[in-house]
Amino acid sequence: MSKAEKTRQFIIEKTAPIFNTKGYAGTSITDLTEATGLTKGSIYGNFTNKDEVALAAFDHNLKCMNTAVREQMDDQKTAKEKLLVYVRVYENFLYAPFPKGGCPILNTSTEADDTHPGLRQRAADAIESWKNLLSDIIKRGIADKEFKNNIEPEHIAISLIALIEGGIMIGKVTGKLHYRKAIMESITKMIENVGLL
Amino acid sequence: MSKAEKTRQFIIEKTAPIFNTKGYAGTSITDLTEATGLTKGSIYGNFTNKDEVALAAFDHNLKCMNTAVREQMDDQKTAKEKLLVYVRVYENFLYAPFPKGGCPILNTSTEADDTHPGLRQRAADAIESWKNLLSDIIKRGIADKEFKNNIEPEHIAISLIALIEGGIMIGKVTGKLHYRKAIMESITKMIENVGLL
DNA sequence: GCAAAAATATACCAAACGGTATATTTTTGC
DNA sequence: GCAAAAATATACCGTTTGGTATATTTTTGC
Repeated sequence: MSKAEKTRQFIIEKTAPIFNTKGYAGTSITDLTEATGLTKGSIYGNFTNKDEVALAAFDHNLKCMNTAVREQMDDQKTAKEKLLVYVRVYENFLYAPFPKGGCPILNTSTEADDTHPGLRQRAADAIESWKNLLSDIIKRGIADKEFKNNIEPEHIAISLIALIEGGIMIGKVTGKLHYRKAIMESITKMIENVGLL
Repeated sequence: MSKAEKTRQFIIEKTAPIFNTKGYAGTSITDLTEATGLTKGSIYGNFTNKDEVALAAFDHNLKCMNTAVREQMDDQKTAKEKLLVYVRVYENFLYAPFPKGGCPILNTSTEADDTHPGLRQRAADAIESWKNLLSDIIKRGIADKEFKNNIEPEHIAISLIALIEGGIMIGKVTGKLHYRKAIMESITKMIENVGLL
């Protein structure tokens, strides 16, 4: 790992939380230099422009989030238990290693959908692969006779994501713990309903 | 209605869609003058600063959205039918009179939760009163023996909102019709499950 | 219709914006 | 350890930012 590669990674790690809290439009180059302690020259020596930093930051935040989930998911054996990992992770999503600023998919989607095609695509792709991950878990659950077979894995997967993301949004903006708790209960129920043979 | 009041309303109506698509940080005063055809002097003669326009724009977008829902809701008689109005409205949320840029609660929540206390509070209040509206409908449904009475109206209400908002986010950023359709199906199911006596 | 008041336009401000050219320092490979 | 190359810092660019002071126009109440 060369010096430049290390610096690039350093910039990404230091600025990713800023992009995730203040958004793309709300983050200035000065924010980046202050967060890193580096100068503009150093930032622009490692990235061609603000866009490239933002895209790399999104990727980093997404990876960070996925790591948090997959780590716990690998510990689970049944499909149902794997799905329920999201309840635990998102119930405590304010704590590390969840990205500061909340879910980057949610934040990036709502800011970029009408304004920034590059970021919009990244967020859309993230949802797509998340849906595929959940679909595969549900399909395996069906194959293992854990779930009934008259369900549509993709429908349940995308609805679960909607419920989780909506829950994060509501929990964060209202700050009300019992809202998040109520929604997490609904997620649990939705998962348990899949399991009803 | 004085000339100033008319101009103020005119500014709000013309700029509300911009704040809802580009966000608070992404919208400049020049955007406002271009959208209205007015000058800075006129904008600042009717509002003290950008914040005040943004707050008024949010209120307007929210009202616009609520009007769209309540109009259709008044036509319905049963609690279940009233809840199902959301499925119809949000299934077609790309069309008028839904605010351009999507759900202002979703957009404002995700941008403002960490950055703009005034807008954050507005979004949180909107969710609170939306939850109360749904709660009341569900409670009336219970009183009318339409719904079973061993349910928690507030839990269902807030979860419905989460599912709707998550659905809007996913539908808009991915642009995939079948995703929105699948989620709307889940909302329908959630509402119908409330009704199971 | 006319003066006072209110609303709007013009012209300007300092600060911050994203970005770049160049100078200086620090890695790198030999 | 030394020169070439790469990485970082400095100093600057024109533009845009949110906001204001003041001039001009337009409403308003009589």
